Amino acid sequence: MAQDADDNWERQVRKGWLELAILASLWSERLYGLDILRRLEADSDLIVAEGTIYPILNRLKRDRLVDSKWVESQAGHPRKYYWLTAAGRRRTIAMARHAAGFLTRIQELLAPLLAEEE
Amino acid sequence: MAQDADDNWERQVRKGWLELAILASLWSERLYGLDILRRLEADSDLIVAEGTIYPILNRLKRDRLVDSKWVESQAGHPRKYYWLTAAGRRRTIAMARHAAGFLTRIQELLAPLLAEEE
DNA sequence: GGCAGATACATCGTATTACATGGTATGATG
DNA sequence: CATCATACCATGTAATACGATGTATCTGCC
Repeated sequence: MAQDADDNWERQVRKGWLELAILASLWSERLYGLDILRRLEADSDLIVAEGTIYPILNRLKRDRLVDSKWVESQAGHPRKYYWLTAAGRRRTIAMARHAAGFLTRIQELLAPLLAEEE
Repeated sequence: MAQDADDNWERQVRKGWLELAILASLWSERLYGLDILRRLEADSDLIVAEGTIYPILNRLKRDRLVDSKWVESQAGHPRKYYWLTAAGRRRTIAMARHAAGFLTRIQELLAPLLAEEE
């Protein structure tokens, strides 16, 4: 019960950030679905499920923030590569700015509390 | 439509953090419901609706992380004051640690992106 | 004493979300 | 052909924040 609550909290904290995390991971290169998951986990310790990322990618494409193309792979199985559109780059910057402000506020909120224990 | 998406994004970013924000605001003093809203807005620019905070406070009380007591006010209208229990303090620290780690990861993800523009 | 207004707490309904689960399609391997 | 791994996708569920609305209490005013 308490464990459930802990798990639930950790899940809730990540909600809403995945869209930005995915956009940010596409900032400097084209990637395909599963590759985005691996980058996020390797670079940022953000573990994302497959059932999570594809709906988000489809939503981003529907909103014209990313575009995609099927690419045949010599290692078998075609892959769908995604990249940011011009609108996507503008939006990513706007979201990042807003997010950075929010992060700072939360950190200030937590700072006195974390300073108390060592 | 684009404005809706922007508003929606900003809303989504905040989701899940309110529970921690409320606990953190009770770290050093007892407060009643509306007072918590005012503190969060004044100190952290976090605007929280009344319809949001009371369900969260009830949930926190149900989980024994906070306790509460009705107090008669000389300025009229009784108030329900909340404070952290021992379990609540432990949980707040655990959540703050976890959150701080997450914040750092997101900031690292956004750093190269934000550095590019000036 | 009655009545408006402010304060404070509470509840209900809705839209949105992440994610687990299961499924489909492709190509390599023996 | 059968099997296995890779990659993508669709459906259903539980949980969330929040707008709208309602209720109770006390003050101030005439």
